[in-house]
Amino acid sequence: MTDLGTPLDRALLAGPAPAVAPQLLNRLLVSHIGGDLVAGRITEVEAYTQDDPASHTFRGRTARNDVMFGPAGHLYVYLSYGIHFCANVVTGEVGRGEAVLLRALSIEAGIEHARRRRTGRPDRQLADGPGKLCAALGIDRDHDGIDALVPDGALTLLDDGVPPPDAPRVGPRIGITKGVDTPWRFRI
DNA sequence: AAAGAGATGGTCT
DNA sequence: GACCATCTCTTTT
Repeated sequence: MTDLGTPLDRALLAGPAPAVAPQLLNRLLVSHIGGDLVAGRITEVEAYTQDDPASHTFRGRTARNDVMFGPAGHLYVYLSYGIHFCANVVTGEVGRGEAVLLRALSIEAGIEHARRRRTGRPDRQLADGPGKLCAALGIDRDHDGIDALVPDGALTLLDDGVPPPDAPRVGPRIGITKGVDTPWRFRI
């Protein structure tokens, strides 16, 4: 059991992704994958909604994006560019097809395991990108669809008492070719 | 410090 | 068969 905090309330995540995204900043993502505990504080996120040309759900429901249409608080994990995994927290009402991409973490616990998974990287670069944070925490396609709001799960989103920032940095999203002007990227 | 290109595989047209 | 919600290494300023 982690004494790091309590799982986030599902109702908090049931709102629209652009409203939920800044609420995820400063929360902890805890991994128990492979028997090792690694915890990171979320420092950067991006929102994706169904009527958003940059979203995987823009063209409707498919086998890959099915999880995004399910309950808030589950994780949508996919393979990016054939190489890296990216992890999202599903938000909104069931059937809406939206989520928040986790873009960066600062490692707060279990850093030795993160270093082992990211050998040769300085600590600052262990989880400063969506593919890097999945590598540091051991996240892969096995974790697509899991509920991140149950205690003692493989991956859990926790509130440890640190509030989200009053005024996060806001700007356009990164690495996309459509919807490039929508300011749905939030960071500390 | 910035810019460019290759790696690599699943998903969708 | 094209297109990516990326990362890393190499080359150039």
